[in-house]
Amino acid sequence: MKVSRYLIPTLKENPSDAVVTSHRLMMRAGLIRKESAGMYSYLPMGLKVLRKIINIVKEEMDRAGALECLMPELTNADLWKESGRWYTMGPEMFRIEDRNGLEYALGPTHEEAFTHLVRTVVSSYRDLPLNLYQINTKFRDEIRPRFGVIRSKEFIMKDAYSFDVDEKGLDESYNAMAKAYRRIFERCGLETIPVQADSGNMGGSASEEFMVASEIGEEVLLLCDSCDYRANSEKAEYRSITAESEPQESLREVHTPDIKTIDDLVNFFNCQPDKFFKSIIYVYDGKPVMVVVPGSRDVNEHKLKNYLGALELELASEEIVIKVTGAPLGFAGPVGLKDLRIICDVSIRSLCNGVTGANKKDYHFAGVNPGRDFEIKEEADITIARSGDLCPKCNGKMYEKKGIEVGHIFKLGYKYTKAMNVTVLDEKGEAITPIMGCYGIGINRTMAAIVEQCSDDKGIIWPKEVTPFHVHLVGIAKNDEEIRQIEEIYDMLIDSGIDVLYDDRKVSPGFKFADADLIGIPLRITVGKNYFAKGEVELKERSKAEALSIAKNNIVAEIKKYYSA
RNA sequence: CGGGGCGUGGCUCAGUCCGGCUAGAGCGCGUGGUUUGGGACCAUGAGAUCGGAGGUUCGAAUCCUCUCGCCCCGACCA
Repeated sequence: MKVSRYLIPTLKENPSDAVVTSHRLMMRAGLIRKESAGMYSYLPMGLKVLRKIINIVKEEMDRAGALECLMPELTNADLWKESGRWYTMGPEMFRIEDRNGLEYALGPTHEEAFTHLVRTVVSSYRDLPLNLYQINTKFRDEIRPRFGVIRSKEFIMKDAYSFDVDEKGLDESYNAMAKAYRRIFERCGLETIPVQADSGNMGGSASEEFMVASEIGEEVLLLCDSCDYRANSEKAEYRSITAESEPQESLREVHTPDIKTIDDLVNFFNCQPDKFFKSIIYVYDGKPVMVVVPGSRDVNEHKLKNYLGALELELASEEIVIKVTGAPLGFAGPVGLKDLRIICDVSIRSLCNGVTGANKKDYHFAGVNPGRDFEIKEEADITIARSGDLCPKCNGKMYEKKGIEVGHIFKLGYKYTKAMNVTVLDEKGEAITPIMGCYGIGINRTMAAIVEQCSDDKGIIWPKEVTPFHVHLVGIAKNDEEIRQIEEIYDMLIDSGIDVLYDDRKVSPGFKFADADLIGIPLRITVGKNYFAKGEVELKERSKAEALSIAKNNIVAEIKKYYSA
């Protein structure tokens, strides 16, 4: 491909609305253009990369035995009503009506669609296992699109759904995907960190997220420094430290006018935040519940939701807080509350002589001791782990890292097959419900993550398997005869089956080199004065500083060597 | 949704506070010429309803009101 006939609108300056590396470089290298917030066009070279990623995903999915399908983007509301998600999905689902008033959703995910498909085509255990996937556009009305292509309203996703007769089968399907994912990301040139993740309220037993470590990541990971424990903060457990015991003080009421927050309390009582029984009222599935955690800790709503087995969980409004505690916000506590379900974090038991709200405006209790002053009826790990916490596996220290989630696999269970009434007959002729797994990869986001991870201050450095072209041929010619000689090399490369981008523009060499660095094709061949004088071309790897002088006859072999290594 | 910021040739920005003449610069683009191994140079040229609507004024990119779009932070831990 000749640059003069291609479309690579590179930008010398950073676009003003691109703030992260991948977004900036993808814009500047002429791969994408923004159409609107959270919506991007892919230009020819950007599309080429996207397709390479897609092909890797396809090859590995196929190798793992999954079958590609293509589902409609427009999904009938009835399907969503059947699973209940029409009502629980909320505003992130784009909903539309046709001219007759029939309701549809622009698919944000396709569990229902695939479950429905399977139910119409599968009837015997002999038809299973089945793992169906597609690579298709998803629509989500994101609360806030950001970071270019990393969080957008419209994106391409590979989503796969496995159906097995039993849990053992699901284990196999799941493990096959876990393996395929590792191969996919490795081939994409990405270093991913597989972490344990929360599988939501699907009743799923296993879930793994594939994260790319990055400062701009929107997920927080906890990694152990001495073993292989790594988990999403939504899921991460930690070993709580038992507080030192001290002689029990007596319970006393303290006047705390307008002292509501933990910070206020720390100042007022002049002690550590962990001396406070932070008491928070939530509403789960319409019912109020109080959770009690150490003052310095945050409630992990995912853990709490899982513990409660709740479909919905939200902080209680002030109204409800007043109703169940008798006091305005800021003065709730477990002491003396009889009719409210109270869940204590596992670390509460060992806190002594603490402080908590007195359920009375402007009053707190001090000298509070669990067991004596309030009963611990329910105990669970419901707080967010953080840097410095002890690893639940080995007692090592954990540290935090931010990551971009590029893939997620998890055991779904029976949620959809049950809700949508999918059955097959087993060997005995009895109806059984298949069990599902679900496996996603964000394609655009994977591309952004690659750029995020594989770039320097000059531009992108594409990994071998996803580079838009194999070689960037830079010609520096002073006359027609020299152009002819460069084109000889260009033709030779094409004839050897090498995908070459030939910069034939009439611009200065520096301009071409700068563009080549920006675009990031891993190999660059420069044909200029050394070739016309000595028959030598320059071969340079984008990732290295020094170049190699080689003869024309060795070019093809060198390129093939690079790509087969 | 709450807070903050920004909309001026294709791109990056100045001008706006304190209203005043044909709205500027750099980059990019067209033409002619000189250049050619790390974003060349000279000459010349095209290109802007100053996001949109309404208002104030003799006069609005600039002031006021409304509106649209975009970016960033946050989104309830008492």
